[in-house]
Amino acid sequence: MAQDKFIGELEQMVLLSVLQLKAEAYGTQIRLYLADKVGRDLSIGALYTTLERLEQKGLLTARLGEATAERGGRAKKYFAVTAEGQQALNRSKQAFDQLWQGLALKQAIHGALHQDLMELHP
Amino acid sequence: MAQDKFIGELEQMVLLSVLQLKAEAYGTQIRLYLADKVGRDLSIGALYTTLERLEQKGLLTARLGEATAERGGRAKKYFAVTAEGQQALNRSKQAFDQLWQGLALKQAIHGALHQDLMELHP
DNA sequence: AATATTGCTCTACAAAGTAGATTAAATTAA
DNA sequence: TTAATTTAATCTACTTTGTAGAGCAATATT
Repeated sequence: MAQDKFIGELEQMVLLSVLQLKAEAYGTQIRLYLADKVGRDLSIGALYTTLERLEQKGLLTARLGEATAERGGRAKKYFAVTAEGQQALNRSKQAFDQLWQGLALKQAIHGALHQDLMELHP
Repeated sequence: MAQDKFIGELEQMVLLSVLQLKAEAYGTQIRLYLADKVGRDLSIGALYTTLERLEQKGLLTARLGEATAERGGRAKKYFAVTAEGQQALNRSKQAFDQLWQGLALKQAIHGALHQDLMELHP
């Protein structure tokens, strides 16, 4: 690895989903969450390989759910973000916040202007 | 491609650098910019392959600098972000803003608390 | 036992990220 | 006027991330 400092774009999204889902962070929920929140439709394989790799890197931990749940089906695998995972996220966020500096506003203005123009010339 | 909706993490950074550098957006400057601003040290190859791919995807355009500049060395290749490129960036930003909702604050509080504790127990 | 349900594992491939030696084009020094 | 020097881009080969979906496992229901 070159930098060991930045993580992939999907990896970031998965980590954030796990944080958001807290106690309910397991495969199917994560998949639904990303689809609902940001329209990111992951295949089952795409999700689980990413989870697995995050675990290997020490950015996530996993534990199997209680074997005897009041429902059919296999046990859930719950994930949690480690301190390292949190740090990796923070670094990425800081970097992007920095890189967006001064651009977000322009974008907002541009958007607003565009809307105004559309109202004038629909 | 699965989604055609999200771009890579480095791709985002490079696009943002090009926006920030405006008229001075060419290889060496982009490389310096990312190193200075966010500590991302790219090898030459890493940068140029990314630029090339972004161009192929239509997210960047390139033009060769004037052949006769007042200096030694080869002509610069200047890059600019296309409308598509801007859109791709916006989509990514929206997604991450959404995913960070509610977490950034906690993080800030945690950070502040940590600092306070350090002041109490240095 | 057979079936339904839920959720994870596995295999294989495509796209993005990485490295650095090499080449190119111009300027300056010998 | 050829040999350094400088600046910057191309090329090749490889690693890591992202992607897909069929298949398997474990439990509950009939």
